[in-house]
Amino acid sequence: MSEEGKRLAELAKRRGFFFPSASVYGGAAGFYTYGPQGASLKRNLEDAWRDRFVFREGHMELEGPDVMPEAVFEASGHLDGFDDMIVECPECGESHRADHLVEDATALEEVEALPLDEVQDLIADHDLTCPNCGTALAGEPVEQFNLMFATNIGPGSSSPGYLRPETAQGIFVEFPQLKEYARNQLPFGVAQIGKAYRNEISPRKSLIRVREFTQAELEHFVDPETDSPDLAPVEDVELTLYPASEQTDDDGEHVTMTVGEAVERGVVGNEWIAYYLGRAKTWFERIGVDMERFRYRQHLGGELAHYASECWDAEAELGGDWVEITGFGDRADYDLKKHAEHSGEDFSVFKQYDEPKVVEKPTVDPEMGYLGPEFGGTAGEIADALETLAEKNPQSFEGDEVTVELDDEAFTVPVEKTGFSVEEVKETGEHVTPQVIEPSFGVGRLVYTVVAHALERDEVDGEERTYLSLPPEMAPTTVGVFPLMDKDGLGERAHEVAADLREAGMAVTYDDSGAIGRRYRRQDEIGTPYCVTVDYDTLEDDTVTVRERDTTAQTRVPVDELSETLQELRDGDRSLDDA
RNA sequence: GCGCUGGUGGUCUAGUGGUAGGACAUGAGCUUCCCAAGCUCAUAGCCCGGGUUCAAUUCCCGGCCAGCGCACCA
Repeated sequence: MSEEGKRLAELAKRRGFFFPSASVYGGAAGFYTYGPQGASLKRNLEDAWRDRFVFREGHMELEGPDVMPEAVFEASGHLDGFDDMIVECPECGESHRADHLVEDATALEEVEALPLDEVQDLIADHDLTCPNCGTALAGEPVEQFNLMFATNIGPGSSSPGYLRPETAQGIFVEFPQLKEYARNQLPFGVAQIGKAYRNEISPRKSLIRVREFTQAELEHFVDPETDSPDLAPVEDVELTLYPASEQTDDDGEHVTMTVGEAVERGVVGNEWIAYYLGRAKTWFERIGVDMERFRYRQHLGGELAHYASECWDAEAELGGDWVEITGFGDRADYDLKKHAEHSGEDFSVFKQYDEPKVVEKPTVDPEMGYLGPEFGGTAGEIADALETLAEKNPQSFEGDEVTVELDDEAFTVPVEKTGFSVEEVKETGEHVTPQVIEPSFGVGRLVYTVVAHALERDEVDGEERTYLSLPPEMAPTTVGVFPLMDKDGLGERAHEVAADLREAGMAVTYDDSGAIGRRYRRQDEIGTPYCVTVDYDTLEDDTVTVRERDTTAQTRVPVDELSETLQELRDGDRSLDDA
């Protein structure tokens, strides 16, 4: 593990940010518990996310269930798509995607859709070998590995359910209801913060790859024809970009430009994605991501998910590696179309025109009294075929007779018996299946990044000091209150000060244990931005010392101005020098 | 999932075929008028299961967990 990773894991456990779950029973790989500091930091982060991506964007928030029925994931493609066929080499032990091996060696496609034993036979038939060591794979079992956790809904196994592998589907499946709440007006956005579950083969690197994690996802539904974002608020935001073209170039490097330039020069193709890259960059900065260790990386063609046309990741540098902390994707209309198809429900929005359009609409009204006796049982089908033909190819009705084909058989009908006519119809609008722009944040990875990027070391009075330079808004505790010594009534006075600050809504810790310096260091390690010390002068003139974490600078503040001063300091409306 | 390395108080670690020592942290007390000071005392540990042995934290096997590499990451 990197030096940073080790220090972080040690601090995170010792101070209560996060640690592996249920370790008294040996634990389970890929599950983490957020301790008191971590839970608080995570919640602050989620609140800041909500503030930025729900409230300030005017979007809606939703909370769906973690368990959903099988049909949802049949439609979304996760049942197949998250399902891998694995074959293991008996010699070297490497695991391989069985379907990929077969596809590479044959002209077959979509091998994934075949049953396991058939794939196993194909491996034997084509004498496929291990790509790693060349050992024959014939006869080796092909096993299914699904990344989704399966469960049963209710007693028995007749109603399979799955823990959702992404929160997004919980929004998509409710679209027909959500569009009502949006009064059928595009564009609108729906956000959700919640757990997602993936039974990863190999969880790694602390909070970075886990089996249960929190996502903060926004699904922004837009009409690609007419909607475009207002780029004005973000056009001057500077972005560090790593476009696909730079990644494939040997001398490729990060490029810096504003959102406006990125759109103008086509570096970011989708304006909505560009908008969110800008908004998110400012937000990442706000929550304490180090912008020297941050970039936006475009997905390469082969990396794109099956539904996506353009995708950018926000990446943070952690212990020497670049780690994805957020994805910005264009899911097009893929998900809504799939759910419409599988459920038979309406996943479109009716968009009314400014002015109704008058269009000429060819229609038929076949004379069944003629078709019936003439064609017998096929009459109904012929009538349907005439209707389809009238819509698609009205010219066919220009002669005396019209011919439709059904199962390679031609049926000819006199036009006068079809009731063909062209009517003027008023169309007031059209049905549109929205495109979806999806910024998807990994909350656990953000927590990890924020702590990693805040981890600092310096020297105070010749002693080494570790502290977390968290933004005050993110810090689990805003202020620590200490009596200089726990006697002569200082403790009592300090308790009063602490109680008043809590009453004012601040996150306060009280500590009277050990030397004052020790107490400062305790708070430093959990990133508490301010400490207040009650001393003998307090008893005389009702002022206290406020000490700032990063600089260790101190200033005296009257007790009756304390909560106001601290809140202004926290919100950045005042600096310690002014106070 | 495979391979390598490892697993000793809350944390970091020393050590051992006869059940363990330190440092830091924590708690109580003394001391101390602003940055991990000092003194006294206290709390607290050999990942789990099986085997070998009179005896296993130590050796062997299996498991679990962690880190790293590979694979995987629609």
